[in-house]
Amino acid sequence: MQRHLITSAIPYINGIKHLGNLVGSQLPADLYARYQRARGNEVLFLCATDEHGTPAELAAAKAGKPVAEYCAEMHKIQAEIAKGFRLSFDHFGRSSSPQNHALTQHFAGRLADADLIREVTEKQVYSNADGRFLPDRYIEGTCPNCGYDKARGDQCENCTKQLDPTDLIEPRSAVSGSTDLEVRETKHLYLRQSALKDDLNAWIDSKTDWPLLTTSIAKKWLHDGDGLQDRGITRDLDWGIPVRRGDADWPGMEGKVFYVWFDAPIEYIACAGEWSDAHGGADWERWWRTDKGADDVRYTQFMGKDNVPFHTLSFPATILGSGEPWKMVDHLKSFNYLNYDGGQFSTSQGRGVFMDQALEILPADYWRWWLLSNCPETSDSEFTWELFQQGVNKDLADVLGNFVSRVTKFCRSKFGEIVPKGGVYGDREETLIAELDARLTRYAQMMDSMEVRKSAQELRAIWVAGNEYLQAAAPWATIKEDPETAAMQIRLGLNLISFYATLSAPFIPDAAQKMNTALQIEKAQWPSNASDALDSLPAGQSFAVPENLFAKISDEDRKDWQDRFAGGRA
RNA sequence: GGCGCGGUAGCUCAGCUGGUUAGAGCGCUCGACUCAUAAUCGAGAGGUCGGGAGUUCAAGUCUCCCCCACGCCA
Repeated sequence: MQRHLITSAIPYINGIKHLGNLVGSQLPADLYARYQRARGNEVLFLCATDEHGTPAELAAAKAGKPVAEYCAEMHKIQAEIAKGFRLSFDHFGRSSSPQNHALTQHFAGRLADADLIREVTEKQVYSNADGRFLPDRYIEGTCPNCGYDKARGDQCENCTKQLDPTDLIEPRSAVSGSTDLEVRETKHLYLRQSALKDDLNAWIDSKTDWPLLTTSIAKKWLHDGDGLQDRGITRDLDWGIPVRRGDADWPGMEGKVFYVWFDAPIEYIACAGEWSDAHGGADWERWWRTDKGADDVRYTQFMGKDNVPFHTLSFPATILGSGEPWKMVDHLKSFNYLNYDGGQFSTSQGRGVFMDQALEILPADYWRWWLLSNCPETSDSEFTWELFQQGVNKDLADVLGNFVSRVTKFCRSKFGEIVPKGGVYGDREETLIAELDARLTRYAQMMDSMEVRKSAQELRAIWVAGNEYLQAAAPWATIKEDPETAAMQIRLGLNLISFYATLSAPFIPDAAQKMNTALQIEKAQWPSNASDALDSLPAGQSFAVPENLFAKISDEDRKDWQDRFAGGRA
């Protein structure tokens, strides 16, 4: 039995994510986790919310709530929606957890001990009215270049000129609008990533099976310009993990917190601790410490391409620098972007379909199937309502749903709701079994290697094979001359439904459950071969004709949704 | 401006280290069937692989130049 540690990039706390976010990490991660469990492997699948940083503070302020309260509420909402999409996390944690506080401080202490942290004094704008330092982009003012009055401290959006906050004319706080600003000196910690450049390079070179997208991004950051830069890992904020050196105070760093990008990936580890605490103290270190049983774990991360640098460089630098035997990622599966109707999905502009809205319209399986079978694997891909409608109607309703319908209903009318006895497999059945064996093997290969689209393609072909068989065998004609053979044919059809349920479950868990329930299958076993799988339903066992598994999306619905989601989010 | 990823049938996309008539699904046309969610099955039409030059016995697949779209960065 293999052991799989699987993590999805952790979604930021300040709102509900859109379908592009979903298909870029959580959904494919769930597909893989469900598949590995179905194969009988031991899986720990973790995800969490990423809760620290200025955007969370501002979102909380906008909602008129203390940031801790806001984050707790949003975490609950995101967890609820994840459940709605059937994301099967073993634990959905929080980067603000006590476990992550302790672990982040621990890592910082280890890095300091290894002389991989240096202190840097820099100048930063302080807002007296807000009582806080302001990140550059939260300072607004008039652009000295073009006169635009909403230029930000890092850049003018109007003329795109790169700015320093002190360049702005009449600078003001974007948080409160106050002009009572001053420049103060402040001290920050930098992680000396540059010192780890060779180690990181060697580590990445050892990953020959990573997607081109992943390694090319990592290499670029590693070698571009002056090479890998040291990175500030602290901020002057209230909301975050207080800077401490392990268990000890860090003189001169009082009142500061770690930068969100330092503590967020550490939450992957801390989350296992949260999982353990939530499950009666299960041993989590056997998943994360190679000196405590994790040496046989295969660790796979899923994320969008924008997260790749942090996962290939910053986080590994933290782990390597600690000098401790933490499990490092084995395979890193990254995704491109899903576009919405010719443009980008955008959280800030409310463009596209958001996870809560999607579930209001249709059940999870519809989205899971379409998003996974069209996921942006090798290049950006496109969501349009026409493509979505076509894909769902054809694959789910016409090919799979209708297959289940025609087999069960034909059986009910000719033999009753019982798996019919009699007849033996002939050439046509053997041919089908041979085809399904080949496809089953290929499907497993594709799923093992996380080739999501190709897996979906293969699964679809497996569904189609059932319709081809039925069309050729024509039990509705056979039964007139040879009822025994017709019984065998329809029994095979029923077995195919069970076969489909098992293979399809990682993609469409709810529909798979309905199929199994209809056939009175309690616990599905992953088929070792098609021959046995298609001979597994005991003749004489009763079943129930299920409701249609999938309704078609009508043109009216499609147009309706097209209009409804054309503008920004209400 | 620099860098990155792409530009393959009407649409969405496959095509590893160059090798017979360039593939899939959808859509479209025609035919078959009638058990089923007017579903299914079969057949067919559709591409000078963004443009140009080069390397090679042989290039969608390598090299160079150009054009276009998108993304990131300064």
